[in-house]
Amino acid sequence: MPVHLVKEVNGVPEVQLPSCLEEVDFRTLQLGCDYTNKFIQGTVSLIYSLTQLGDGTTFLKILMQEREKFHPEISTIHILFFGDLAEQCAKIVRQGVYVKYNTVNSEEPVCLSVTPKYTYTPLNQLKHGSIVNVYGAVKFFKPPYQSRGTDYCSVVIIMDQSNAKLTCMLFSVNLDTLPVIYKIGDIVRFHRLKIQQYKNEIQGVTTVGFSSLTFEGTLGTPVIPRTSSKIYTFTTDDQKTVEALRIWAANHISSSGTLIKLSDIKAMQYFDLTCQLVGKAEVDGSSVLLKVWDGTKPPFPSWKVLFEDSSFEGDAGRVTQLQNLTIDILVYDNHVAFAKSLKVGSFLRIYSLHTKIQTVTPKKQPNIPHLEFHLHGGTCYGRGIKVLPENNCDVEELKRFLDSVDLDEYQLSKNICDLEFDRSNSFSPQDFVSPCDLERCQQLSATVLTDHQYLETTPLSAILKREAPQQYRIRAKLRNYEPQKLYQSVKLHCPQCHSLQEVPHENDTELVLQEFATEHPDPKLQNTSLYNSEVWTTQNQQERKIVIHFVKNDGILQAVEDTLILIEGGKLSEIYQLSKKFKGVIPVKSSQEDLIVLDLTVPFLIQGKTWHYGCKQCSKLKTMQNLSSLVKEASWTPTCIAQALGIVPLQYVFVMTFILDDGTGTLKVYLMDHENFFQIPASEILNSDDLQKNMEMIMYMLCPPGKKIGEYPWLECFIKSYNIRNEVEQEICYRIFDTVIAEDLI
DNA sequence: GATTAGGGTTTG
Repeated sequence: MPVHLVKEVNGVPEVQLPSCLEEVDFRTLQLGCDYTNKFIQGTVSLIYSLTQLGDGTTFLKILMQEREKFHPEISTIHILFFGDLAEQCAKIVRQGVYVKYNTVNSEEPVCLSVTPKYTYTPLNQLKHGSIVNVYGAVKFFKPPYQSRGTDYCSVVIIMDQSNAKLTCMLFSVNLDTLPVIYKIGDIVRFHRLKIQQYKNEIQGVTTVGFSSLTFEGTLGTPVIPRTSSKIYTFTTDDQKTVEALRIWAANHISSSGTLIKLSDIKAMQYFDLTCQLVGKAEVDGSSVLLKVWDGTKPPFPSWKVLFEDSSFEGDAGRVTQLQNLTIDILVYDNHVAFAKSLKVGSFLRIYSLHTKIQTVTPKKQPNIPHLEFHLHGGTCYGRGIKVLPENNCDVEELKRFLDSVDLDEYQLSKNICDLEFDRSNSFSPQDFVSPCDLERCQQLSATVLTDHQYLETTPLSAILKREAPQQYRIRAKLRNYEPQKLYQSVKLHCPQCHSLQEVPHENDTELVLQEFATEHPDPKLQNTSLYNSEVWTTQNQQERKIVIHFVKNDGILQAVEDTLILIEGGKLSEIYQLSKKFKGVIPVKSSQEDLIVLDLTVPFLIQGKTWHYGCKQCSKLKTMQNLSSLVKEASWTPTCIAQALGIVPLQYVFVMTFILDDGTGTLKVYLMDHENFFQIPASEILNSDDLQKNMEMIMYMLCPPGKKIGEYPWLECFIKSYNIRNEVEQEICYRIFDTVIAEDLI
């Protein structure tokens, strides 16, 4: 027998190697030497196909890589097998197999192939050009999808205890060989991953013989590998590695916010939904409708997508039974084919599902907000669908939950069960008032008091008769409010002189910036102890010059995201782009002594999406070198920056008037709120569609159009009365305070 | 044998 297979368990051969054998390392091998009774060991990194030489002798060539622990550099040798030995070795030797090989010059050479013993490289020690085995916790993944080439593709980013990240590009003609990842935090083991360089970073790529195991990342669940491979090694060491990674991932990889129940969704967002498919229908060539549920009721009814009855697949009775709990998802483009193949009743996870609230509905349909659900085309953000197996721990939990749902609770009325399953009726007003909604409207307040709960409720009629100043607790309904266009309610308020002003329009800001852009930056004011400066010249724009001053922290430049920059001559769009990358941007201009802020009609600081303005009347401007007082703490908060620059910052506030009615009388009440009342920061709403939609939704709940005032929710509020004296007369005004919108409405 | 894609900019 020329070939001898020795099984090895946890590094100990079951058959003892002959004691006469002596190990030699690769680099001591020399031509012409006798290596009888010597052996080498290493990992098979490549196997060529078994072929025949011209004389008919069978021939096998393999590439063997020395164990890295002995030599930091990788050294490989070719090993050539002939005849029977070649044939037998071809059967035994697999890539990644760890081989002890009794070297040449023996009449009956012995190839001792032991069961694979894999070494795993920590992710911070990967070397460009090597083929490695790695473990990692999934930080991001794209479920496998058909690439434009010949293969399926899955992008997986993993991390391990070294805190290093590795982006892996996994390709395979066979879907089964790609890792079966269900969610962030899952643990993967990759064998034979090639490490290569791309854009100054290393990445892992599948190579011949790639294989993977995936484990549930949830602590305490059984460690069972998900794999299509019938043969794989899994030792107690592997078990320990997975368990250690689970603990690490639980503390270092956040998956919160992605897995959300339908009852928790907020207007306009992306999330991963675990659900059961109740029905599906082809809508048109580029989209498929999926009707799904997760046992919870969304805060607003789902839109109802129209489709041909003939294209519907599912149990119509079941759909009717669950109609208040199911949502309609439109699935587009590259996801369509897979969506069509889904079986009704199966459990799905839909990644990066987009929901948005629509308050404007098509003609002839009641103007009632509803939620749209889209799975857009493409694979950005891991968009896609995966079928979860019945034994998946999340599915098991979902099944238990679905079984426990009391469907009667969600029925509109007894009559609804008698209604025909009518899909042509896209909206019906009853859909939107379930008994529990009504109850809530009638019993509870849509607002919550944050203090003074000892006060008793005073009727509005009584308040109207009294002198100011006073404080009252009231219970009333919102009959009307102004402005109706909510963005018009955002103003700038000076806490010092109490003036209110409009938020400058973008176009005006752009004009002011353009005016200053024509001024010349002073080279004398560049590169000081406070900042390093760079001059950029724009192309094709009459060589416009932009100077960026990077503020240092104690003489040292910080990471981009921690750095405050000063900009001379930037356009609005450029400042906007820079504000996304840097900690903050201050538009400045050169003056005689130092850089100074521009006119206060433009923001003195842009941080992310928030534009900070200063009060023209109250500010006493100081120059940029005054920022050096903040440098040591690097406390680039708007308040600190404003203070250092002598600016009194303006506060963004919602200013609205509410007409409140409690049946005894009506009262005009002002709301001036920074972020407490709506739990939405006034400073961010102008730059956020999501927040605007959220606020629209809240106002819709408080003052639902098309309903009688009896159906409006009650608001419990604190108000204070105060006197306003103008030239002619004295007037009593009222203002809401210490009141917030109830959390379940937000 | 190379290609595929290479997260971060989602939107019917």
